[in-house]
Amino acid sequence: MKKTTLEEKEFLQQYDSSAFEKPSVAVDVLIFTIENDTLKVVMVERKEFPYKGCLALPGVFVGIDESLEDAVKRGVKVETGLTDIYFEQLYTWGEVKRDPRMRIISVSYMAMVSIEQLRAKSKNGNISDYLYPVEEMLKAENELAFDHQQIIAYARERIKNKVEYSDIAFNFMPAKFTLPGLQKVYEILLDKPLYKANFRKKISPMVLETDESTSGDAHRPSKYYVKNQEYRP
Amino acid sequence: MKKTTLEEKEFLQQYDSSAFEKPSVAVDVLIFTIENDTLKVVMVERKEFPYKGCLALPGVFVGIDESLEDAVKRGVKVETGLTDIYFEQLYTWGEVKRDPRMRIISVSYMAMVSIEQLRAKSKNGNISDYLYPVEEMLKAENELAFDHQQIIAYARERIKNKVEYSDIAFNFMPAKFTLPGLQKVYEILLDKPLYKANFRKKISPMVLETDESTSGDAHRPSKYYVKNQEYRP
DNA sequence: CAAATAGTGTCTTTGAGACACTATCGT
DNA sequence: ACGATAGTGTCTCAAAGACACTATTTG
Repeated sequence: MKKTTLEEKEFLQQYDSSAFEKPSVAVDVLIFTIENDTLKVVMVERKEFPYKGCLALPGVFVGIDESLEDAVKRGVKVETGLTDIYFEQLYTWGEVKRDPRMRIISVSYMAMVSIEQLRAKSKNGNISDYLYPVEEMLKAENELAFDHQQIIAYARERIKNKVEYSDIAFNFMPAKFTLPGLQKVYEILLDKPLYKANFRKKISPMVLETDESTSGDAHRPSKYYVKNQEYRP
Repeated sequence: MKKTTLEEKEFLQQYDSSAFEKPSVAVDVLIFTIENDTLKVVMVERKEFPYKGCLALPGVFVGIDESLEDAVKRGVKVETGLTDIYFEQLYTWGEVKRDPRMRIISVSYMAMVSIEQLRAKSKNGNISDYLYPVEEMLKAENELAFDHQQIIAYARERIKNKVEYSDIAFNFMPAKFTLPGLQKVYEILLDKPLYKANFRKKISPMVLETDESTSGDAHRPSKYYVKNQEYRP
């Protein structure tokens, strides 16, 4: 890793003399998106023991010279091809038996991305094949790998909370969007209907009107908006 | 750790054949209390390289057969003698160079405890010697070990936020307390003065009146209250 | 003009904030 | 009685919630 001084060496000898075995550290990533008015998460089917055939969150081991965030970026890139997407740390899971093979401590991260971005980058293989409805994944009868159901449940709650007081919902939107579209996303994330007028009052400082509108629909056109980058929650 | 099946063995050989070196995992604990109307945190002076002489958060390495929470309990017990105190996970710090000696990923936890509890258990050695004012620790000119100033700053923000919508403030209180006393704690945690009448309206569902009062003071006595265990935030 | 969705005006309810008042102790 | 702190009543104001109305498109 780096050059070693004398004092350091003492410590390292003392510590590394493997009186202890070290746990492994992985990052598990929950890549959320909204497809067909449904909140979905990227999952992969396990091909090996344990939980063979079960769905699991994508994860990677953290390299010795790699930060947690770099590991997340690597994982996201491998899974989706995307490079610059929003993510945040969720929670660190450290029960001893969470993986039956060996001791693995998992630092979980939530990523959020629009379905448009996700589709644009997934060249070979349809990304939709890896998208699973979150509410399905949370059903008790659905056996997921490891403690991943618990992790998804935790993330689902965090999303519900943060949508209320932050602007994370915008991560699910394309650059230009309509307010009815944005409202629908809020409703999906919060899992409850909202009043149009109240919703618009609340999010008005977060958005900027453009001069474009929808067209072709058999009803009044809807203005396109972009996110107001000035806005701070 | 456990008996190993054939399939597992393959995985373990593959993974453990130390193509990779593993990071170490530690938990760092922020033990908060309020002493003399000041928010304080338990810190220890480092006796060795690196950051020799600097203050550091107490931490322990996570054992291979020890959950993160068990490691926290062990750390808290060593540092304070206390066993059943409130704590919650804060954040996991994984920058590669955060410790110059070696790669250490630190899972930080916040613990909160009343000064009365802290004093009761600390038999040998005065616990006050390890209590440092949080606001002092956050001053730019104060050099703390590793990224511990950043961790404290993060925790300080989290406390400010959570005090508003949870009941964490009660962890700093003894079993019986007065409302003026509780208000003072809220004011310290939020770092701003509160209106008496409004404060009482807000916390009234969280507390239960007892039939005891303060006495001996040259002013109207104050009722003692206990926490309402029914209350859910 | 009918159906459908976009968009606005406004009344009600709720809770935070501010402040003034009353209550009860010791001296 | 007075100083000091405990405890309460109530007005104001801003935000959330509920609902009714108007606006603009296509067929």
